[in-house]
Amino acid sequence: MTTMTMEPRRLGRPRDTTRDAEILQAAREELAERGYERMTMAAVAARAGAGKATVYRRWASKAELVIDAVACTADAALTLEKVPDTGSLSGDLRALRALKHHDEGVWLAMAGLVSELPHAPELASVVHDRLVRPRVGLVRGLLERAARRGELMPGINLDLLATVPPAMIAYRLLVSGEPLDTDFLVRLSDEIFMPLATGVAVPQPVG
Amino acid sequence: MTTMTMEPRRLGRPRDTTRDAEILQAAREELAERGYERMTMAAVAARAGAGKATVYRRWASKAELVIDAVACTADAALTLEKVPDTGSLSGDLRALRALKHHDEGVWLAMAGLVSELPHAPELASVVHDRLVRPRVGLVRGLLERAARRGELMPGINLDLLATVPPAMIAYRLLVSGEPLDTDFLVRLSDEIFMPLATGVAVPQPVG
DNA sequence: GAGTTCTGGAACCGATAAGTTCCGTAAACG
DNA sequence: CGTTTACGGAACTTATCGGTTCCAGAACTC
Repeated sequence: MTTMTMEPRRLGRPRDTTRDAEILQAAREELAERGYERMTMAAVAARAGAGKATVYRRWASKAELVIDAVACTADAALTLEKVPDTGSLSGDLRALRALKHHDEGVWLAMAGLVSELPHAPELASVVHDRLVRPRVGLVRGLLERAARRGELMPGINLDLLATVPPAMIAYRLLVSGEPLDTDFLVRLSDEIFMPLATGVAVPQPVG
Repeated sequence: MTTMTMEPRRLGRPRDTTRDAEILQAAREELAERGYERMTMAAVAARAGAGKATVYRRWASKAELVIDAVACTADAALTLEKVPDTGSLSGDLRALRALKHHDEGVWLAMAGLVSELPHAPELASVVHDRLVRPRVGLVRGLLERAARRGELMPGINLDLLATVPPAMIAYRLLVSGEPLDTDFLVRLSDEIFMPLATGVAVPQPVG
């Protein structure tokens, strides 16, 4: 961090700091709708009801704006604390699903960034730290809860297992293009994740 | 298909049909290296040792060239027949891994297209039919082999299960950016896919 | 009020790339 | 041969977009 110098009360009209968040939000929306390359600074400014000059006074380039827009997504992020401890892994997953609808937009923004990641290391780093890792970490946190309860199959590797739900969700949204409906999320839990974590095959529903 | 009229032997120098495949191959390579938006027609032509006019005489636009380039990837695709029936699912997966190194480029091309899919339905359809479905279908074919041998847990849903390996591979290459090394592929088989398919937890390696 | 900085909006600049045209040459026809 | 079409290569047109600059007005300090 920089040294905490109190700003010496600049001259002239003060910058309207409320615009920052509105511009970042507009950037995220344009990003999710159009992707990095198709998103234009003019469209971001227009969506925020701002002029391009106002945007460029805050961020030096499109790349920096996008990096910041991604970096500031954290406020809306799910954290482990927000998922109640229901006493069982399957219960926790059900609780997580109930909160999950806040999350789809993040993966849509991901879709617009995937093609960019190999060519923009700094962006890749931010995406990884703020979008990917928190989601894998959340799953891992639930697994560790379950481990403390003794629900997990002994000797299982949590790192690989924790990537399974994010991978399945990303695949569905980015590659196969299908919606993230409840049916899919339930089956992801019941048929894939729970059996892997506990080593116990869940009885299949009778047709 | 169009009516099979024999071409009435056009006047002038005949078109060099060997250039078609070379241009498509150049397009695939540029696509994998740069992604859809960064790929330029000039670069494709140069890589194929051709002029832009030669490219545009064959394809009316960049979009059509890319669609065709993806559609013609099938020749190099793995098919179920190429994976020997080793008598067990885990053996088949080992055999598949031995062939797999032909396949990474396809997912890299995917990475360059992901951001484009929501805005180009025709491209999305071709990508789905030629890249995604064959790979899911291959896994599904191996599962059906295993089912005939009685290796599978009864009542399991093959459709969802068959998407797990493609999803994990896509996630690793597109999202997390890690390499598709042997260690990962082995653990994907042993710790994720086999337990899910057979319902039998594989003993973990002793540390 | 004078001076300064911010605001949205619009005009502007420069680069990049899709797509077209033209060149000189090569390869087919009659 | 002459005509026609394809070839690689380069010049060209056109449109878009990142980024800058200017404007008239607003909001602040002194």
